[in-house]
Amino acid sequence: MKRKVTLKQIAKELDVSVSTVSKALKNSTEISQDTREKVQAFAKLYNYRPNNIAISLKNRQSKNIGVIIPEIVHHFFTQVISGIENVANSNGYNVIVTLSNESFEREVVNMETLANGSIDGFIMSLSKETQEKGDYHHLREVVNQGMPLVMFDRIAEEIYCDKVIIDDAQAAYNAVNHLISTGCKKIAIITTEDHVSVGKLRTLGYRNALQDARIPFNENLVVKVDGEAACEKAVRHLLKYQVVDGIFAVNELFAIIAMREVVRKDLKIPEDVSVIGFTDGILSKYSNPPLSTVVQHGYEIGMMAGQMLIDKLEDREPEDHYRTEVIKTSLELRATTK
Amino acid sequence: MKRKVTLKQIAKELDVSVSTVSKALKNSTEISQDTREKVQAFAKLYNYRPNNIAISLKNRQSKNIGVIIPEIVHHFFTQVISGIENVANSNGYNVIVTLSNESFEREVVNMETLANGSIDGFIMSLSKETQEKGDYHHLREVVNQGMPLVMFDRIAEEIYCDKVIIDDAQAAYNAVNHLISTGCKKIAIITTEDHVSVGKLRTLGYRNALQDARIPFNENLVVKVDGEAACEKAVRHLLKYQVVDGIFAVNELFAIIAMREVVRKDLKIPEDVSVIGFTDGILSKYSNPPLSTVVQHGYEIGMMAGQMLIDKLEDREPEDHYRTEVIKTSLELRATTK
DNA sequence: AACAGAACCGAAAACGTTTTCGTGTTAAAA
DNA sequence: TTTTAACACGAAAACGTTTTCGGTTCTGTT
Repeated sequence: MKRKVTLKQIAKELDVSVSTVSKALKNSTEISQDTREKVQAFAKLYNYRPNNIAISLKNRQSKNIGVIIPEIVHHFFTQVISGIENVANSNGYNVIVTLSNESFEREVVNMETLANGSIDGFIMSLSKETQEKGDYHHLREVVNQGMPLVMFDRIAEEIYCDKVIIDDAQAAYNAVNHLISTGCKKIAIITTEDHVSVGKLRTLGYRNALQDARIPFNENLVVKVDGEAACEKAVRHLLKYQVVDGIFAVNELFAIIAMREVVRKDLKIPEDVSVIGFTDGILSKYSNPPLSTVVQHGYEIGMMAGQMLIDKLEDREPEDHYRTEVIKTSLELRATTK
Repeated sequence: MKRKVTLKQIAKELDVSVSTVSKALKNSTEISQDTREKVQAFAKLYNYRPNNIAISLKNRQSKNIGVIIPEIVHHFFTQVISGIENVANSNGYNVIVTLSNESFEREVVNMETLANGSIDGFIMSLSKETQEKGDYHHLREVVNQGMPLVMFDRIAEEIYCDKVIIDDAQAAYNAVNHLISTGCKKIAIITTEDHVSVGKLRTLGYRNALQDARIPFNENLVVKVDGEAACEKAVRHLLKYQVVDGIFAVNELFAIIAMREVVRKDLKIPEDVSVIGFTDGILSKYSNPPLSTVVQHGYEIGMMAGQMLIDKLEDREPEDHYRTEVIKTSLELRATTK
């Protein structure tokens, strides 16, 4: 197990100074052609690679981007990561991913351990718990230290930083509107509790669409749940006591579960009930029938977030000026709508 | 944007030396109670956090683990990452994830950029392209440098390092055997091209199961495909010209696609055709009907890989001794089998 | 009063780079 | 032959830590 060769060792072997070696490897004209070749040949032979850590310390930058997400086992987040990875790598940055597992505590710890030199900037989406608590001191601390931060999807309005979001309300509006335009009159929404920012916004879009179509809002058609089991139960209850001809779900899992209950009641999709989900994941694509859905373009969100962060890091953007980019969603109509 | 406060600055402010500050913060008895309190109070006030990079340089270790996977948008890999994250974090390590995107080139580049101080050890699964080429020089280089490497799932036999795999052949054997025991006689397998190591092994298990049950092997029931479109086409062709009462697919996507074709031919699942997939992903769980599948326990694989690496890093394992751990698979029987 | 030992603190080296500045040598110009 | 400038290289500082070693000062013991 031979340790990695360093400048010092090369210098010693070739009987020159460390500075000379460093310069020679960078092809500095300060060094004679002769020595340059000698050094480079030697370096190549011994497979010299500069130590990133040392360079980081010297340059006071790590060329790393820290990403904190609530859960990785989510198609949307993995898409975002892919997008970030893409622009990061093509700009010479690495990506460090850590998970908060929807826990405030872990989110704080992860931020703190990363924020001490390991990374140059953050990209993150808040954990559920953080959104419930509304405690953003760790974010404030980071931005106060002058570390660029880009938030996406689950953001905190009151933090001054760059943000990438989707037009949640508008997207929901469009989805529900499509249901209406295909003849649905009794449209239910399956959403999360209000503390999740995106759930709230999507519910708003739902109401607006109804209102604009002069369809009376019916409290009984709004089901708020926070998990798979709860969702199943609630939908079953809904279908038992209400007549429904359209369902809009704020994520794809809720949509799939709802579909299951619908067919269980021997209702036909989309003839009797239309369904639209949110987030174009793998489930939507391969469900039976394939689910019509609002697609969030996670990859684009990731690219945008990555680009915004890098722009800040490379001083292409003034550091005291923050943007909020809205990535357009689209409707992918498949077989669960008429 | 106030820069982070350093030991030097604290020392200057309090008119003591850097060494004193360092020791005081570590509660060294070498320093008087008085000074300790003073320093610690000051540090707390100014929110001092040691610079990780500097510590890394000093200690010649980064407390980072590098993970390279082919694709993140895969339930199996995300599970593995979660497992790695878990043991890594509870041992004080961070995880740096990079993607090869199934490309040899990117795999090599990622390894090289990480291997220079940024991380203390690798956990990886080979890209398709790397397996096709059979070029493992980058792996050799890394292990020659004395950097611990743990491979999982898609491994290279000939590299000496720790490995975590599943009993691919055995798992396939069990799955096919279950089909046989429930009365299936004409069992097809949908698999990948042979260069993907796991595909090959699973095909082997399929053959063995048939053989042990004295069911003649039929070349026409083996379909090798390498993508979604190809899969769909091949299965359609299969169902058109062959009588099939059981399907074993080497991943869940192939299974789902096969199911789609089966119902399209108005065959009932599982009455007419039983189906078993591989990898217990989200698709299997929520498909209609829910797919019986071989579950790979990705989370456990990740934990095991992480633990093995950390054991090496903390010198709990001799560095010249390599293990290959086999994680048991299990059959999750849902609604696509009798 | 002299000395041992404890208590407290600082200087300096080290980790592996990059970069500025200075210095000695050589070749060209006067 | 002397002056100048180009050329080639090295010393040293810096990034922010940790740790060893040594040096004061003070306390307590003979």
